[in-house]
Amino acid sequence: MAERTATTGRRVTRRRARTRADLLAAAFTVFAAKGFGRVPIEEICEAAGYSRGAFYSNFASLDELFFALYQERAELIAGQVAGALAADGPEADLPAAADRVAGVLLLDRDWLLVKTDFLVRAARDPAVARTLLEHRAGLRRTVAARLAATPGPLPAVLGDADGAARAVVAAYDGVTTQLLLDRDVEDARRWLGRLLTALLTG
Amino acid sequence: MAERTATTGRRVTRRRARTRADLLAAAFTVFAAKGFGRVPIEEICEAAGYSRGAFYSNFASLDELFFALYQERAELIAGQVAGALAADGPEADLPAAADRVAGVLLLDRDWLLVKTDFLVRAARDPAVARTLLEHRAGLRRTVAARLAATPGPLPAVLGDADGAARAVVAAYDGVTTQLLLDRDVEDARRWLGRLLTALLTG
DNA sequence: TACGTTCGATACGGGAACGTATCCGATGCA
DNA sequence: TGCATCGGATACGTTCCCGTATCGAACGTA
Repeated sequence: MAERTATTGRRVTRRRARTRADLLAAAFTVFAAKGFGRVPIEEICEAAGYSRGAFYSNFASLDELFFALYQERAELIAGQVAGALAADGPEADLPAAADRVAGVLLLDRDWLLVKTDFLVRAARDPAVARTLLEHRAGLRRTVAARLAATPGPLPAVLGDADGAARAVVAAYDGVTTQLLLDRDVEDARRWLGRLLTALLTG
Repeated sequence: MAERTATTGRRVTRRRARTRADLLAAAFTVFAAKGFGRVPIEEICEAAGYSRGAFYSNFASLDELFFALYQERAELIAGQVAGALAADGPEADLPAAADRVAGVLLLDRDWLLVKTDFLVRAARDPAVARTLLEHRAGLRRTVAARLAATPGPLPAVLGDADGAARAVVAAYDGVTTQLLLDRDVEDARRWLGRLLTALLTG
């Protein structure tokens, strides 16, 4: 064992990898519950069952952990979305695929909360914003590809498939905002469906 | 002079009202720049030209100030939106009215930032969420009334005028999210227009 | 103008969280 | 199994920020 990090060339034991993963997992829960910026480092360590020493051994700051956490989860979600969209052949009906994607994106409230925290941060820091924009661009491309593979014309107002994909993302963002407030997942799914049909079958 | 507060019955001098207003104004700028939760009380006081004593004389906590700030601005915005929607007769074209509303809602980046901070807070605190939901309900009613007064049918998927209003709000929220990241106001206005026509002329 | 009240500045003590330095047990390799 | 290295715990000093208590000046009123 003992792989080496690309940057430092330091050996990374399994123990270390486990600790890092534990800290990230604990941080996810704690951030979701309290919000980034209201969480002292020690609280994450407690939740993970480690001391602050372990934290500083793995991360330089809370910011760094938060960033790593977002990246990790964002990639996870991106994969799930791609899977949900590709599950059936491109000829199958869009509503079913949209419903599966909604299941992935709307059901995990903790992720919505963390993602919104990240948005707030990105809104004030262009470097962070770039990361989030890239992630969103990836999702948009996935959606656009699926839309392009679907028979039937798209509304002219939205432009090409990429434009339509952008509209889809906007609808998702809009529904998410309301969901964060009223916590009514079923209502959110229902409305996302309505918005999408209104947008795409115009 | 010397009006009295409803709660304490204490006299409120002009000086006090001015101080309070100054603190709120300074807080708005500072919160927008740094984000709530990253701002020590002292920083707001400095920006307003007062000491911490003035702050504690007017507010019990940062939370209280933040809450008051949101209420104040939200009412301001609500009034502006109502004005923008009512500026012409109900028979005039919707796109123009929508454009005026977009001007009110999308142009003030500082407000978008503070509002998003408030959303993050509300997402974790039902009591705060209620306030935000009420504010949104007010806006939705305003929009619904305008839509109901407009000739022409609405898309059946969205239901009645209130349903359509909800779709409008969702579109606005979606566009806002993107705007916070790319800071492209013109693009946001363009897309909001496209989304609204796609939604309402389905 | 004089007096009582209110407002905001200043000074103080306390607590929370930070980041570092050091040490010991765990781990991986020969 | 023995050894060198690594990882995490503990202890420490520091910094930052909070909230309160006190005091003088500003204000409104009579």
